[in-house]
Amino acid sequence: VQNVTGAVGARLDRLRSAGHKVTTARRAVLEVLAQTGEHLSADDVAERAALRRPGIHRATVYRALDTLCELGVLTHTHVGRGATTYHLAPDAGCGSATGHLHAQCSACGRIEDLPADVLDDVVERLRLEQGFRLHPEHAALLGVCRDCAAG
Amino acid sequence: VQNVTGAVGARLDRLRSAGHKVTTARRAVLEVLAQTGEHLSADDVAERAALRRPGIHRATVYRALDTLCELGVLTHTHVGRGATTYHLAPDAGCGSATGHLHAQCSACGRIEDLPADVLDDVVERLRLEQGFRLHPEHAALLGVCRDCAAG
DNA sequence: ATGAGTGCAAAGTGTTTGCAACTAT
DNA sequence: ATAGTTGCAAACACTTTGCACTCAT
Repeated sequence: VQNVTGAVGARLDRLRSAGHKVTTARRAVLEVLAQTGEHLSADDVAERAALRRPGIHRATVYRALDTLCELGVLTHTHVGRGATTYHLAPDAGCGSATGHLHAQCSACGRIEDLPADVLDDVVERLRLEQGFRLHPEHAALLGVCRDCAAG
Repeated sequence: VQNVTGAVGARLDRLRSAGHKVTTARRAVLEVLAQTGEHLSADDVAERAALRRPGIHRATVYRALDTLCELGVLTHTHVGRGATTYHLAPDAGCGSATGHLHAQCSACGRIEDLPADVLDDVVERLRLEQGFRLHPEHAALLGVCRDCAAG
């Protein structure tokens, strides 16, 4: 799939130009994330990356995710209960990934995407009233999803 | 301090009337939380409870916190990075604790209280648009606090 | 007396780290 | 050549659990 290749390539370039090495481990991690629409934990990524690059170590995946996040080509979201999830950063240059917020259902654990703008007013208010720079994508909100509320 | 005693007493009553036993461990946990204005992790609580009831075990504190949360006399908040924090539930009957949301600074780790109403509009919007019942107190938001942004 | 609660030790997640061997540049 | 990366094993922080014993009721 061309989109995927492009998204990965652009991000690998960014790695290289930041003075990092392009390794098969990092490539595998990026490919995994470029190919899924899901929210993957580091362990999920490790598992899938191992299909492409047998023998890849969990610690390596954690380190790769870390580096890629620092470079801004990936983002991570902390979810209340459970592991941090990773995705491609919604980088203008690379396309493919779209910005959004996350909400987790405390009942079933599923993570839902929310429109990117739902917290815009809150960001503004906190900035003005408390001088707090809110990063609303960085932590998942918690609640109960429609299905669990109904069921 | 009378407020503290009252808040603890009312909550112990609730334990009893729910068919649970009132133990020194549970009393100690409630006292610790009634006495502080801070956001305490289970370990913090355990440490302080040990001053009142030497020998109290961490696992017991975790279990006590769990039970008390289920009864609704305590609440807990998941913070992106680090341990869950606990506080007295802002129960009308007991006074003393006030409802509020939490935001954590990703730089210094400190947790700030936010006005309880900052997410009211968001709660409403998500309920209407996605059928998602948001519990905004249940997860801390992340961002950078005024001090860290300035410094 | 009896079942809920406790202490303990052990395991279970999710994540990080020190170090020696390796590899992309 | 050499600095950045990797694998491994071990440790880490936070939390849960199985079991025998104890205590509030």
